[in-house]
Amino acid sequence: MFKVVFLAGPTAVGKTEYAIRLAEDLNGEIISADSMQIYRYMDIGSAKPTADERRRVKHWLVDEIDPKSPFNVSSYQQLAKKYINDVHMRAKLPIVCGGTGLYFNSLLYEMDFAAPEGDEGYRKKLLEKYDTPEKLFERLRSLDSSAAKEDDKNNLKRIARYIERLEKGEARLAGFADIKRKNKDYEPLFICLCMDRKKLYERINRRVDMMMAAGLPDEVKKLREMGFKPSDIAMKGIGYKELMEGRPQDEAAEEIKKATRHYAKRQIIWFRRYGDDIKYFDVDTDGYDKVLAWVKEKL
RNA sequence: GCCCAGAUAGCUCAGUCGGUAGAGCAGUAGACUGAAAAUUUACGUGUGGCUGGUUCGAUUCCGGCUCUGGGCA
Repeated sequence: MFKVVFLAGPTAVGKTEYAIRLAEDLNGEIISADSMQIYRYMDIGSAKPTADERRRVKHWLVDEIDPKSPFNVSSYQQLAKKYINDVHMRAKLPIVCGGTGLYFNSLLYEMDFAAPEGDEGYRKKLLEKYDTPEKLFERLRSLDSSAAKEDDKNNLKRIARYIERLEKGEARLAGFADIKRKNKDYEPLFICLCMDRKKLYERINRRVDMMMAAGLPDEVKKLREMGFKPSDIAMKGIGYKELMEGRPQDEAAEEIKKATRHYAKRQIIWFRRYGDDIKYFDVDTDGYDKVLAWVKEKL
């Protein structure tokens, strides 16, 4: 069991900068927990650390996957665990930094992705067989009533996946009762950066304008020329999907701002679930020095 | 100056044959085990522009005023 810094927070709050400074001050390396920065060619829209920043501190899991190749939490978990161990073995401090909540879960908890891998064809057939949300939901209830939660009644994607797992042999779905079984490999120093909501939303709006000015439309154009289509999963990323649709730039920019604000809000809500396991720092009222001091104290 | 249309939730608008009003978006709170920047659940009271009149009762009908579009001069 060794110490690992986990640095979370909503998009645009300033995680990248804090992570880099921590890595410099504490002899660390950064393992990204970001589902978009992991893809190559998607630089501006995913707000990747700059080449200069990556020269200052070694980053893992940034720019590592081709947007064409399939990637998911399970793959992330494998790779991230490997890198965390590598960094630790070299006597450096692993700093996991990003905004993808599920990826954090895959490291913080004993999430087991062993058995049935997702089979899109299988799920498609389920959706044909149970062709209304009600029927699909009923099927899930008959297999595992505790898994059939009201919040998911119209969440076809998720219900289909749950049914798939149950039909393929899982007696009941893990993850409802025992998701809180903590991973014993690491002792997490879990930080969440926060900021006044209004300020964050304004920051997001400004950042989107900067991305547009920095050439996001061209980046998307290149991706299209490389053969990527709106249906590709990596192209569902905010900023990419809106521009892939080919709408006027100013209109797309507004949509991107809105989607990013919604995303930030979902992240904030996600991180709340960790309760007392997470230490909050307000970037405006606390600042970097308090974060550094807190980590030093815990190390 | 005249004519027409409009003025209702933060925004765009609907509706009420007269019984004080509801959608979408925005916003807020949640859910979350192979797409997760994904997917999904819940939450809607506002001086109905102002002011007179008719009426048991007006946001609704009538008059005046103000403002905003558009047209004519």
